[in-house]
Amino acid sequence: MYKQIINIKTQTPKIIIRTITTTTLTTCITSLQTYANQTNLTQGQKLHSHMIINGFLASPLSVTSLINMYSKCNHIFDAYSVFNMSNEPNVFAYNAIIAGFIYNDMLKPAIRVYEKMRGEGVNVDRYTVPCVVKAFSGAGDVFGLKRVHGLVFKVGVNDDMFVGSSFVHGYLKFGMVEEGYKVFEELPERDVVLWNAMINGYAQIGEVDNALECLRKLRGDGCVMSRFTVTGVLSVLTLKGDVWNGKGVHGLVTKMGYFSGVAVCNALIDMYGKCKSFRDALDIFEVMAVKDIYSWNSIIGVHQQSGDHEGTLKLFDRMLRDGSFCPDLVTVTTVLPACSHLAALRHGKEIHGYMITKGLGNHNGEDRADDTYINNAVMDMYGKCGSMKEAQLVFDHMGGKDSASWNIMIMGYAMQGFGNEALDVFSKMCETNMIPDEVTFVGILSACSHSGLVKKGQEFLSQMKSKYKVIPTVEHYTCVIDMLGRAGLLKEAYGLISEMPIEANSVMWRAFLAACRVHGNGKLAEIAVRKVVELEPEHCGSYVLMSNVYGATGRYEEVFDVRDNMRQQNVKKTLGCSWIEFRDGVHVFGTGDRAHPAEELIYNELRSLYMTMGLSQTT
DNA sequence: GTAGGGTTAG
Repeated sequence: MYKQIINIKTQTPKIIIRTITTTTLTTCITSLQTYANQTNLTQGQKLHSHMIINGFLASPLSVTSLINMYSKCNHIFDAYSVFNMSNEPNVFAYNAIIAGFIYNDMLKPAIRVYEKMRGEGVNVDRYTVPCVVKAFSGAGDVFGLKRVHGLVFKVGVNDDMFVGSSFVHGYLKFGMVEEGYKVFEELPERDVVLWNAMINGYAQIGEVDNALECLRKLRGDGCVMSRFTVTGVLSVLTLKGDVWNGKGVHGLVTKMGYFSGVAVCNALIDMYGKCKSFRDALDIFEVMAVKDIYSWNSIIGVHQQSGDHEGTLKLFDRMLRDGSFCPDLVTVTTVLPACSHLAALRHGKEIHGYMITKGLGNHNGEDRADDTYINNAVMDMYGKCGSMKEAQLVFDHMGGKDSASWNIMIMGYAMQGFGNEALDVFSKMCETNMIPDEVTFVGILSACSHSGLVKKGQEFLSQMKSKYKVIPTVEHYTCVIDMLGRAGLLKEAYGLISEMPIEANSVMWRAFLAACRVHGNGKLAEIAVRKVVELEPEHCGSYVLMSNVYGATGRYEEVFDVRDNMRQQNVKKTLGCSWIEFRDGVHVFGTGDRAHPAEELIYNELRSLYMTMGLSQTT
């Protein structure tokens, strides 16, 4: 039928006017609905030009259909210009453009149009409400949501299932369980969508038991589960770490044929990943027929969670090379910590470069929490990779700094040994009225520790509570113990451990022990090492330390005792490991490891270094 | 002609 219409274009205008009838108009509209998907834009545009030529645009029906067609083809600006050109748009046109903006992830414009609609006195109906609710809840505007809810009773659409489920979803998203439940209770029936809104809503705010209770009731009601139910249930099981029932759902998914749903598979990948069943997650990813950006992001997340940072970077490269999916904010946030862990500066820089070209993390002027978060991750990466200059550049240029941004800079400078720079950042942080928190002081105290600023460090520790209202934790004391120990003030450090109001942990004793060994205090070292073993008997390093301490003071009998003890308790020494980023990738070396292809060259170089340093070779 | 419920990072 539409072929006939398109052929009209080649005929003369006179014939067209005679040919166009109401039937043709209806056909145009029907065809527009067919073309309202992302692949048929050209056909839709052809119809649009016909409608212009033949004066169809006066029809409110065509306006709505065109808006819908352009929206679903992701040409929202064309949809909006059709809307703007129409004369006094009716409720259909308003609903279509609001829905269009939401379809294209533009929530704020959707809200603006809705407000215009109210201002113009166009009546809101049961189609308008679910869209607007979605926009308000998506934009985090709880007051907007409540205003619409008031309106719903006035308009008399409070019994509508679409309206009701959108509010259930909206309220639960804000953690307003009572309000959500009230809407749920007052609805005339309970369909699968409503149940899903309850299950997913509870899942999102972590109310696992309520979500599972809804699942039971849904089945008790004789409702048939849908794909949406499956993803909701999977996210609950993921939260519970319940891989056993997760496997059950996996079986059900296969049986019901839901496996063809991308989101269902993505949720399965996520569930297996978070439950540490990495093999199962990888298997699903490989056999999935259709993948989307979630699938990639999820599988990258699986590698990141399994601690396989190299694998994470390799997958990111695969994603870039493959070209089917553009890494987005989530991808970058997942991959950057892998660079930080590996101190893989080159990869980190590449990702940062990619972000700049794609405008990720930079929505000029719009204060987005996501932008702050991602820029913090970039700064952290540069800091951990030792490039404070770059970290500082990102910091200077980013808008919307939060306390984490300041803390990352302080910690970055501290770790690289730039104590005074760290303290400068701290002063500026206080000048901008940003309130320092626990993390800030961990940074400040490590800065003092790494740069030997003993007096300053002691001052900060005493001012923390009185001046900044932050109560020192074991981490803060550990920094100070470390600081005193490095400066050789062993007695002061020991005194602080005895006097402080909290119990010392193994990390603290370990830091103290290291200082005792460096400064050659065997007596205090013995006290420390006993504490370390007492607090962490399962940690292999404790025994190694103990035998080293006894060895250093010449007490070889004790050394044998410790080694014997280790054998009896079946404690094995885990291998030390280091890595370096060089040209084509990250190279990992274990203790005594001879697996590297350039092993001979490396060990020759090592031997000559030992010679230069006047040391005998020990490895 | 217009509408509700889903999965990924921290």
